[in-house]
Amino acid sequence: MKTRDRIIHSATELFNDQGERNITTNHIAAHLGISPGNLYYHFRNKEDIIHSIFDQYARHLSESFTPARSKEIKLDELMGYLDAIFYLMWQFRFFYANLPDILSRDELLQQKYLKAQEQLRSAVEALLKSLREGGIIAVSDQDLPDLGQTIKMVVTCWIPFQIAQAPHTRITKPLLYQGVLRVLFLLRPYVQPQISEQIQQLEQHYRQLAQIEG
Amino acid sequence: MKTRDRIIHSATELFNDQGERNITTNHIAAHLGISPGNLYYHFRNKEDIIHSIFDQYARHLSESFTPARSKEIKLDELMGYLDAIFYLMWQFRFFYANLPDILSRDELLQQKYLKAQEQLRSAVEALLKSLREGGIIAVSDQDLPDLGQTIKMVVTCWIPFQIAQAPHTRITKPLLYQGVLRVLFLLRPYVQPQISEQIQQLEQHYRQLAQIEG
DNA sequence: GTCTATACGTAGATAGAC
DNA sequence: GTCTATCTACGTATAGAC
Repeated sequence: MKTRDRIIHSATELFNDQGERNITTNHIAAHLGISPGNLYYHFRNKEDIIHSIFDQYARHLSESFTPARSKEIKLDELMGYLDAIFYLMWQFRFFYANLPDILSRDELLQQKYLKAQEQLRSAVEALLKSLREGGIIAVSDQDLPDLGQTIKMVVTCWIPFQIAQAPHTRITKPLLYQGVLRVLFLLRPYVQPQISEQIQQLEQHYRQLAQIEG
Repeated sequence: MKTRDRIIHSATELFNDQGERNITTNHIAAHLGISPGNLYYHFRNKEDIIHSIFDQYARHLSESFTPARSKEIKLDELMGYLDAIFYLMWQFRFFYANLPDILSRDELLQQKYLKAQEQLRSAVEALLKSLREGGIIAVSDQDLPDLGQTIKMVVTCWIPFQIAQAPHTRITKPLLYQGVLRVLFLLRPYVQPQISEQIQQLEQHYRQLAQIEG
C-alpha cells in the first residue's frame, strides 16, 4: 500500500479507537513508523487527512446505499441496506462520535457533510416509498418524511450514543444488530398486518445476532 | 454572585457557544476579568469545573423530571415534562454535543453520567406507564422499554444532531419544539383512538411554536 | 519520498507577592 | 481571594539534508 493510503488507514483506526482530538499527527506517524515530516509530505495538515477519510466514507455510502429505483422492494433487501449502513457507520465512527466538534473546525467539511446528509435523507425516503409500493408498510405522504428523518436520526446517532453509554465496552457486531432492531421497532407500527409475522421472524433473527455473536 | 459560581456560569456559557474543546481556562478567566491564577484558586483544574457543571445539570434534571408516582397522568403534564427536559438539554448542550470526547477523558464523570442516564431511563418508563394507566397510550409490557429507550435516545441526541446539521444557525426555541414534536411522533402509533384528536391539537400547537417564535 | 531537527504557538497549571 | 509571572508539555508545521 502507498504511504498516503497507509496514513489514511492508520489515522482512521486510531481516530476510531481513541478519538480524533486525542490523536495527533505525531501519533499517526509514530504508529506507522514514519517521521512527522514524511506525513506532512503527503498531507498539508491534519484537516487534510480528515477530509480524505470523509471522502472515502462518502464514496462507500453512496455505493452501498443507493436504493434501486425499482418501485418495489423485498424485506431481504431492506435488511441488507440496514446491515451495510450500520457497518459503515461503525467503520467511520470517530466522525459521528464528535460531529459538532469536527465540523465546527472545518467549513468545507461541513458542506460536504450536509450534502451527504441530504443524499441520505432522499435515499431513506425513496426506500420507504419502495416499501410502501411493495405493500410492506402503510404510511401517509404526510408522515413519510417524519418517519424517514426519525430513522435517519436513530441510525446516525446510534453509535455515538452507544459509545457514551459504555465507552470502554468495545462496540461489537451485536451492538450494531441492536441498532437494526431499533429501526425495525420504529417501522413496526407502520407494517401491514399480513407482513407483521415476517417482521417478527426477522426481529427474532436479529435478536439472536444481537445477543450471541461476538 | 460568588467568584466560584461566576466561573461555573461563564464556563457553561462559553462551552455552549464555542465548544468545550475550544475554551481554555484562560478564556474563562479573561471573560470574567479575573486572572488565571484566581481561577485555579477556586478549581483544581478544568475537569473540576466540568464536574461542577455536570452536578448542577444532574440536580436540575432530577428536580424537574421526577414523575410523580400517581398512577395517572394528564397530557398537560406530559408536555410540561417534555418542555422542561428539552430546555435543560439546551442549557447544557455543550455536554451532549461532545459526549464521547468529554466522557473519555474523565472516568468519574463517566460514572456520574451513567447514573443520571439510568435515572432518566427509569423516569421515562414510569412516565410511559402513567400514560398507559391514564388511558392515553396502549403499549405492551414487552414494547414499553423499547419505546422508552427510543424516546430517551431521541431526546438526548436531538440537540447535538441539530447542531451538526446547521452549526452556524443559532439553535433557538423553535428547534426545541421540533424536538417535542418528534417525541409526539414516536408516541403517536401508541395513542388510544379516543385521545388521538387531542394529540393532533397538541401537535398543531407545537407546530406553530416550532415555526413562528424566535 | 523520507529523514532529523527545530521553530512556533498555546493550553494547563503553579509559585509567590499582595 | 486575587494578582503577575512563569514553567512545562505538547501539537502543528516547516526547513533542509539525504
